[in-house]
Amino acid sequence: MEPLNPRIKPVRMGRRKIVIQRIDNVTSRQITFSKRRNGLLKKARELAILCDAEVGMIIFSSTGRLNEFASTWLDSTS
Amino acid sequence: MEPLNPRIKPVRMGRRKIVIQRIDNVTSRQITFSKRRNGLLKKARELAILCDAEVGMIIFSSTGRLNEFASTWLDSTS
DNA sequence: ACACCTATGTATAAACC
DNA sequence: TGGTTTATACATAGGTG
Repeated sequence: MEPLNPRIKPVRMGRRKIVIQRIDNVTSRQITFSKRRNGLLKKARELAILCDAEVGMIIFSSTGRLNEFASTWLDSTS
Repeated sequence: MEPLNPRIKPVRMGRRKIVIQRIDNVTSRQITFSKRRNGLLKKARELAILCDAEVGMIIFSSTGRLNEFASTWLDSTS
């Protein structure tokens, strides 16, 4: 490792372990919500395709915004 | 690597990359369904707790079996 | 609020029990 | 059918732009 020199940028911290409990900081909570919602929807899609299952999901964010996903039979676009 | 000797157990394959498409083999599909359904439900719970969100999910397996999850307001046990 | 980055934790495909 | 193990792929926290 290089010696700590204040003129040199600090190294990235990388990921930290978290505990599953409500995130108090509003900004962090919204960021985490956005990321994890996308991950959850992706996994729902994968489950539906891989396993030929029907999956429906509705998510209300803490601000009241609605997100939904349906693999097939509730999908009005099909 | 060791040479292939039939008297020696083959090494574990570990995980392989998969393509997201319907799993044809019924047994594999059911095993994958069981594992991924559990993973999906866990992530739904985490999202609800971490981000103070409301999440509802229903899953029908290809054999018609129903699984459901609701973080709060549809939960008759609360 | 969104996209990208990367170190690190988590999910999971195969195999075996 | 469900649990365990292990190697590897994937998700993601924290940071930056």
